[in-house]
Amino acid sequence: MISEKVRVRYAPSPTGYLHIGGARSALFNYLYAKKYNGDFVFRIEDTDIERNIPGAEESQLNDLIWLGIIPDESTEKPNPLYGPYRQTEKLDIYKQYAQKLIDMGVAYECYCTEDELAQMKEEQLANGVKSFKYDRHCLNLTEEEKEKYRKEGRKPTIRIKMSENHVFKFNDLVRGEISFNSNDIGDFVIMKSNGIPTYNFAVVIDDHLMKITHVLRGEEHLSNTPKQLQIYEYFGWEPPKFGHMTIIVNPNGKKLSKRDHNILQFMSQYRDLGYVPEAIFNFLFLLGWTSDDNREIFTKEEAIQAFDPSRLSSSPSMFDNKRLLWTNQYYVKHMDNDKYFEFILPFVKKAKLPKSYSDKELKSISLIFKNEIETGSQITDMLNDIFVEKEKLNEEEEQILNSESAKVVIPAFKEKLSKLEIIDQEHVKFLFKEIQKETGFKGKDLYMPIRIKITGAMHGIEMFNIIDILGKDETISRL
RNA sequence: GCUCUGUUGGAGAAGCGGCUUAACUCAACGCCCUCUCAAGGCGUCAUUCACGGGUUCGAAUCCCGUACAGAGUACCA
Repeated sequence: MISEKVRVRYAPSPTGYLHIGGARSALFNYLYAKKYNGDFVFRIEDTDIERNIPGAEESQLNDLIWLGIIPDESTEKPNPLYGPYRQTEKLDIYKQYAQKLIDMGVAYECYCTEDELAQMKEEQLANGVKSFKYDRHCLNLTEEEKEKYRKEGRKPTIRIKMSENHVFKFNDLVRGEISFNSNDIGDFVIMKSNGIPTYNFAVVIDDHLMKITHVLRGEEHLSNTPKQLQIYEYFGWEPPKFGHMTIIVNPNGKKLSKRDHNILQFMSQYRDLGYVPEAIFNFLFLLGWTSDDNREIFTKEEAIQAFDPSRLSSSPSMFDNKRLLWTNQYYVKHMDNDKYFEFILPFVKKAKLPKSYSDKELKSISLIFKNEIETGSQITDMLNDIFVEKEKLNEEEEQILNSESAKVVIPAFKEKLSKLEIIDQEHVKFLFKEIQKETGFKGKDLYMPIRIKITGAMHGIEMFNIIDILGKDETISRL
């Protein structure tokens, strides 16, 4: 057999923006494709027309690209051999394949209504049947019976007929051998009454038509796999290799849900807060995957090189925000300065600057914070802490301002500063030394009163830098 | 309930039958540096791998049970 080109996909439903779980799925599929010189396909599974939201598809794609996960084929960059890339655009294709299954006698029209189905479920439950399976009420309907239902205005769904006592076995890329018995699975719907395929049917058709070779997806799809394998089997198609990744859980041990507000869910939120895409890439990469050589920091290329799906964890991973912060801080700290400026300047400009600074000044201000911040937006807050004068001091701060040293040190500093020609780190530093020599106050006694007087707080970046940023006039006006 | 999948420290985890008195990273804590906050440096943090049996000369590692957790059980994906 000729070795096929690896083709993988990320196939979100456009019911929301790109979130952490989706990004991680996409990431691992992307890595797999690139590792084996394959193609990464972006396709849209929009069969749930009620829940689709406008803009979701676009943002999914853009955020993916922002992360550096760049599709080889997508809704924007289709390959005519494999399109369309939106399921709603190929409805008649699914219809044809569903009809084929009916003709083969392995699928059938079902005229049961949702209410009837719900009632059936209830009855089974009451009779002690714990797991609900469709009772095949419509399996052998005659043409007359169907006609009668149709006259009542019923629109049929199409259900697939599961084989009897058949074991579906497959070798999961991350979990090893897994098997399911077909008896545990009821005849499920493949075409809804509105003529739109269900997920389990559409993926199979799409993956086959798009020649997808490997599917890395969330654990929640594990129990869908036998359903899909049944369809592959009926068509006589070779299924792709599946790998089921563990889900990501929140600190309470529950699967991350889009409604979970304790954790930021969407890539756009992280971008707005000043997270670096490479850092998120790296963080996501190590969430449920580890290298065999203890490395923690990977460039995209290194990740592609190192990736091996069999090292994917099979137990759930908890999303640890502190770890993400650390990773982001690492990336900020290690950026080269030009890239750093590009990244940080928008956040600097968001601060309430007391005067207008030249680009050069803004850059030197930014640099002061390079080792200080975890995320971009933190620089805005830190600058505002300096610029926006605090109206009320706490007791301890008042005390320091009323201390013996304060009474000596502050006037001395003010006087010397007003005479100083050049305000830069070196000169201001020297000035502090002089005061120390003349007044005898040093360390805390020297710096704290001035710090509190200027910034209204006991904490912050180095004094020299604060004065440098504020400038001579502004500093003196605060003394 | 049923089906499937898991369970190593606060978190991510390594470990794949003897090299493990359980690596590495984050967090936390302590010390150093220091005007403070960070950053940086140094150090501390599981005698034990959910529990109970078994296999073996030897088990965190293999097998079986139990407990717990998660996912699925839709005309959602």
